[in-house]
Amino acid sequence: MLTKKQIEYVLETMGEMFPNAECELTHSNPFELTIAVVLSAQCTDALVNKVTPHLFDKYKEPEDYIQAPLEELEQDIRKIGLFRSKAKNIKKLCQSLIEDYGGEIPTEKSELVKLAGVGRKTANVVASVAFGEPAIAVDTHVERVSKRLGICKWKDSVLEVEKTLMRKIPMEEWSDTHHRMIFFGRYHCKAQSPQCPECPLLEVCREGKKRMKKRGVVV
DNA sequence: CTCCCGATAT
DNA sequence: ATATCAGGAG
Repeated sequence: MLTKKQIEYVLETMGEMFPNAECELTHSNPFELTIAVVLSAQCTDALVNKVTPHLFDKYKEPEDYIQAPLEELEQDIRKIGLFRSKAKNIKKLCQSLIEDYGGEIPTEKSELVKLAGVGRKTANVVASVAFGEPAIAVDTHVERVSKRLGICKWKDSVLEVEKTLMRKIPMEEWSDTHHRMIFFGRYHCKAQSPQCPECPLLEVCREGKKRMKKRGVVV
């Protein structure tokens, strides 16, 4: 496991690698962001961004999603995959926005998770990106990077990863850390082909050193 | 734990 | 051609 000092170094290095890391989902208000994050479940942000320009042009308010026939909404988001469940969730989500939240996205995580299609990860993204709340959304990238580096244990659940990160990282750095780890995971420490040989974190990375050894490279 | 599903990397 | 990617609901 990495020490606090090592984690500091890791975050600093990621910051140097990706100084402009931020949410990559196209959106112009909390409502659009929420829809985009719901769509992004089990799907890349890049793909979501291909669908949302048309979607946000056509559906401005919760009412617009409610009024559209389900089949039409499904077709509008079909490229995303899992489109039937997501279309249903979005309709439900908009319904409760109107009924329970005055048509606005709630700012509290505890309220966000009550919305259809919004789980812990999505709630954290919305709270953090839309409302500036300190949060670390543990998506697949954050989880993979944390585990490969040795910030947490391999068998930790997503929730345990989140708790560990919150424990080991000062709160004012949660938001930046979250985005840096996502960029690091998405563009460098990739799921299929991690760029270990060129990684500036190789010397502190548990998994990286193991992979190098496997290939007979001395690090 | 299984189902939901299309896009993209290999 | 097919393995892998990417969260939440039931």
